[in-house]
Amino acid sequence: MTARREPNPNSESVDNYLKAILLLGGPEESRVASNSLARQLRVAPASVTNMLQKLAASSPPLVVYERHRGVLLSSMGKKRALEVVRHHRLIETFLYEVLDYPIDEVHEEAERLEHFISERFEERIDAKLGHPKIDPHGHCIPAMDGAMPRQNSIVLTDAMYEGTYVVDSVSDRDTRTLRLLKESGIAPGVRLRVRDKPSIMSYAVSIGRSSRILNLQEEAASSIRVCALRK
Amino acid sequence: MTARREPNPNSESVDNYLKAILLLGGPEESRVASNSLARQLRVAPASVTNMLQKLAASSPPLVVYERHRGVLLSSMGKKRALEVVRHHRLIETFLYEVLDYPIDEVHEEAERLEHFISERFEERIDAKLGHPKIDPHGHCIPAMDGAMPRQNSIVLTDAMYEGTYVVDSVSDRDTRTLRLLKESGIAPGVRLRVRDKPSIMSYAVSIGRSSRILNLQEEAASSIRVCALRK
DNA sequence: CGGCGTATTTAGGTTAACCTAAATATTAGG
DNA sequence: CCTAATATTTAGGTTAACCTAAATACGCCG
Repeated sequence: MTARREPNPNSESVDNYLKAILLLGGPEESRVASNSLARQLRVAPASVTNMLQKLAASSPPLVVYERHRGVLLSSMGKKRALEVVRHHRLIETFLYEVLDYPIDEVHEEAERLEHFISERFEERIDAKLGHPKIDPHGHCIPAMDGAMPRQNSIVLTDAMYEGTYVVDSVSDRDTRTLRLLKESGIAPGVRLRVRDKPSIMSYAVSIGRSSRILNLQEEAASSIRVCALRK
Repeated sequence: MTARREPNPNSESVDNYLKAILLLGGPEESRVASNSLARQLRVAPASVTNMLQKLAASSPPLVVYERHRGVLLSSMGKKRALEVVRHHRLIETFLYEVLDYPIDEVHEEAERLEHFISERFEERIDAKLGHPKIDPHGHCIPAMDGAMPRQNSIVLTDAMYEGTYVVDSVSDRDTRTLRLLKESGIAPGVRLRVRDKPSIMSYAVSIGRSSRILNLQEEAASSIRVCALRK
């Protein structure tokens, strides 16, 4: 008779897989390939296959998975993924607003803590912050029931035409880029005028009311989402 | 050529062993037996032996260990253990003071989070709380350099004689006891008069200025530390 | 001082999450 | 429609932290 401790379905690793599937599936929640998961999670493709088989076999299943055809979140998986995203974004907001973290340090800390806070902790920081709807990067915070308003912003690199936009959000993936954007004064809510596209990898913009022209590299531009300013 | 990821010496498990050795070694930092570690950590004795061998073999060694003769913390091990205790107690204070946790819920949350917060997080909550010296249970918070004042309180069950005391601290190990003490109004700083010892397992005390007599069971009394009130 | 009970260690096994290398399935181009 | 490139899976191995059962050391008591 083997002791058989209940396998822990709430592990950090499982959370990260679910979060990655949510992210890569995009708003249409399309199938996600093992390969892109492997890249996202910096893990060997074989490890992904293994984990997906486990997630699909658990009860209740956390993903829907057919070999060679990619993976989808089940309703349970989606629920958990959104919970983790909610944790992440609440923690980021908390670190920024209450603990005065610099904007470029909140992501890393939240990435660790998101897996370990209790429901009570979540509820308390949510209350303390006045039930915020967006985090300091401009990303919306899923409601407790998982509801999340549809996103109508576009990535700056897709804003082909010259024109005026408002920054909706910035990606929190890369600390260096985040620091650059902070120094340039680019943050959610800031007005951004696209002036020119001097080269294939570069975008000329001006920020706020300033007439100074700033050259954004592909890397930076692709981490900014904007909404067209209808005037 | 095996990939050989650097073995992680900062794991949750290692932290817990170090913390347990610190606790069980007491103020004299005496040798700790595998068996008592096993009981404290709710783990099989064989697992303890294994871990101690690993901790002693790591570089720098975290413990000093000779088989059959118990274990001591090395200076590195003690440093880390105190760091974890500092984390734990700062987090408890933070949950209590800033997030309005009920006193009996802070321990469990701190027990999880203590392993995962960064130096920055530690520094920020410490600052936010005004560099507190004691946590909400009355336990002192080790300084950043590990310094911790010597404890001169005694356990209530050792306060043989009738007399007046001031509550120094309460143990946070058992949630139920903690709730009981809260309801009785027993908290650090409260005056406590020992009236009588009606039976081997029971202590009659009165609390604050009240003349009402309360009967504390062994369980509760042993979780209270007091200082004699010199008058 | 020798034996016995307890404490401790050794030996061998499990599980989760990763890995590499080899096998196989899918898809896209000629 | 077949093949080559790519994506995915299978097979087999590693590590950390646990486990049980069996062997061994310690220390106390008669």
